[in-house]
Amino acid sequence: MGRAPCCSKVGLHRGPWSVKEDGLLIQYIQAHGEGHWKSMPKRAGLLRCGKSCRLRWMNYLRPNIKRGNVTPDEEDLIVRLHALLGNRWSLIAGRLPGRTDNEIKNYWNSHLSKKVNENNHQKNRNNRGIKGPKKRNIVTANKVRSLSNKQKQEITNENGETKMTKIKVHQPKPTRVSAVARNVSGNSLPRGSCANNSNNNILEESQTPSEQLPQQLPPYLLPGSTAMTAASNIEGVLLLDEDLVNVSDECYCYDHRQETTSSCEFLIPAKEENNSMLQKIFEDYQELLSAEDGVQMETFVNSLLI
DNA sequence: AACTACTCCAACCGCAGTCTT
DNA sequence: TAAGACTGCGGTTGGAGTAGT
Repeated sequence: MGRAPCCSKVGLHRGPWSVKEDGLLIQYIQAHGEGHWKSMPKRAGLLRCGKSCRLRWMNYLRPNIKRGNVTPDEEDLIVRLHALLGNRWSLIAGRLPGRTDNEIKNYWNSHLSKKVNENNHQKNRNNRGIKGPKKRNIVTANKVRSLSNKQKQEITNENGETKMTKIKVHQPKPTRVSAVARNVSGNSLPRGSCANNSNNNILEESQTPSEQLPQQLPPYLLPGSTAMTAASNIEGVLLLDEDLVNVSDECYCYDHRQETTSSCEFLIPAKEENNSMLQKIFEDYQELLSAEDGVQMETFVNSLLI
């Protein structure tokens, strides 16, 4: 497969965008729309590569982008979606209107990962009956980055082996979810139509007609975003067993009332009784399950993880 | 006030899926 | 069918800003 020429082409601007460049990009997209990123910079009069333009637009200039002030609700949702999906930032961002994958990724790396790690360590300590903080000689990735080259050498032993221990754990690279969508007639829709699409007629590319789910699904029950959305909106019902996530991405459900866990089966509706939307999501989802005998939560969630 | 350590986030990089010819 | 082009994604980095000493 061929690769697009890299941004490092001679003569192109790099680094932070100026107000003028932003203006040119906004002006061009307002007049001609998104897409054709490759040829856009030239036509817009920008000395940038298309990739850079796309990134700037998607992450910063697009209308309706929310910036900063992540609410506790959003934070909670991010944590739960991350437990469900791992580092699939674009999927997570798709469930948080106005938030970009880059912002969520940054927020996770700078705020939430630490918080979650601390919680997990605390849980583990509690489970093992260990009291008080356990000091460990850990150099985090962030700390290392802030060191000078000399300092970095100093934490490398004489054999050139690094002594530092990164606490960051890389999950296996996820398989990309198909960006191609089709309408009920089987005609392909533009890229990006799948995510967040409010068109209820969109079906997943890989589905054969016999596998197609009932049409006119509510948006949050669309293939490709369904299980995730349903799970994320039905607060407290769906959890992932942390260890199993790392091994097999297996899905578990947790019953808050009975405090029991069982595999991939809805047990109760949302704990927030006053949240009618959450209730409705759950009802719709159950309806879907009963309508489609073969459809189980497990395959539903797994369809996102494959 | 000066220096160092650390945090945060915009931007870049490279890979991989999909489209086009 | 193959190869190039395009696009989207997640990981990583650079450097400005802030906190601590």
